[in-house]
Amino acid sequence: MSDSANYDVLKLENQICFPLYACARQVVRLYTPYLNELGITYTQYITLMVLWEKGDVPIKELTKALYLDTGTMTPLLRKMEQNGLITRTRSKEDERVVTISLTKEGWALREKAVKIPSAVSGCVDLPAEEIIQLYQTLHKILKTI
Amino acid sequence: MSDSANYDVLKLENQICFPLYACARQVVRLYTPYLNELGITYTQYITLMVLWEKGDVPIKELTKALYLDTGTMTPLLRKMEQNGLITRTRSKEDERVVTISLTKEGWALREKAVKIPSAVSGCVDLPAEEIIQLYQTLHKILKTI
DNA sequence: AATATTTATATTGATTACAATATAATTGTA
DNA sequence: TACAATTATATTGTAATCAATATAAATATT
Repeated sequence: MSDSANYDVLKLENQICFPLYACARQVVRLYTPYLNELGITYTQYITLMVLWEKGDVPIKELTKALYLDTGTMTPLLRKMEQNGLITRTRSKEDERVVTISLTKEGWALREKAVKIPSAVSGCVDLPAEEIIQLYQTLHKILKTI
Repeated sequence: MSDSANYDVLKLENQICFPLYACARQVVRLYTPYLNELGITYTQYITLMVLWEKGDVPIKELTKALYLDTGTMTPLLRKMEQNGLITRTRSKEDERVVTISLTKEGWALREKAVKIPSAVSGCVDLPAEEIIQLYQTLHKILKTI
C-alpha cells in the first residue's frame, strides 16, 4: 500500500459526515426566504412545529425533541418571547420546570407556515422512494447516536 | 379532510429537513472529542482535508468545496493562521486571490487525523449498502440545490 | 431531618453560520 | 483610455451551536 493510499480516508469525498453537514446547511438555507416572510428563523420554525403539534411543552421536552442544548434553547425562547410568539410559565408542581405556550400570534403563524413544506420540497427533486430511504436512514442514525 | 389533517405537513416527524439538520449536528458532535485532542474544530478539520489533499488552495476554492461563506471562512482561516496551521499568500498574478498553504504543523496533524475516520465510523452502525445509498442521495441533493 | 444526588433551566465563552455590504483588483466594453 | 461590471476577499451584524459551569428545586439516601 502506498503512502498516499493511507490518507485516502481523509479525503473529503470519502467522508459521510461532510455531505451530511453540507446538505443540512444547504437545505435549511432553502427555507430562509419563506421563513423571512414570517419573521422567524429555522430554529424558531422547528420549535414552533413542536408547539403547534403538542401545545404547552416544557423546555426539557423541546430540547429533547430538537436535539438542542439549553445554551441554544434559552436565548432562542427569549427571542421568541420578545417577538410575542410564546410565553413562559413556571410550573406550580415543579418549580424547576418552565412550560412554553403559544400566544395568539404564535398560533396565527401556523396558517402561513402551512404553505412552506410544499414550497420547499419542490426545490429538492428526488424520487419519493429515495426520500423515504433517506428519512429512515437518518432516523436510524439519530436513534443509535 | 379534517382541519387537523391540514396541519400534518407541519409535524416535525413529517419533515425531511429536520432529521437532516439534527443528524448532521449529532454526527459532527461525534468528532468533537477526537478533534479536541488535535486542538481543532470540525470546520477546521474539513478545511484541513481539502488542504491535505490539494496542497495550496485559494480561499475561493475552499469556500466552494466546503459550501461555506467568506464570512465563515475568513475568521476560520485567521484562527488557523494564529494557531500556526496555515499561511496566507497573496497571489502575484491576481492580487485579489489569497492562497492558503499548510505549515509543517498543519501537515503534521495529518498523521494524527488519519485515525479519526475509523474511530468515528465505529459509532455509526449501519450496513455498508445503506451508508453508500445515504452518501449518494446527499450528493444528489447537493448537486441540485 | 440533614446531606447527597439528580434534574431543569440559565449563563458564559468560543466558534460557526450566513446575509448584506464594503473594498480592491481584474475584466469587459463603449 | 475611461467606465462599468465582475470577481475575490473582508467586514459587520445577528443568530445558532455547544461545552462547561452555575443555580435552584426536587428526590434519594443516610
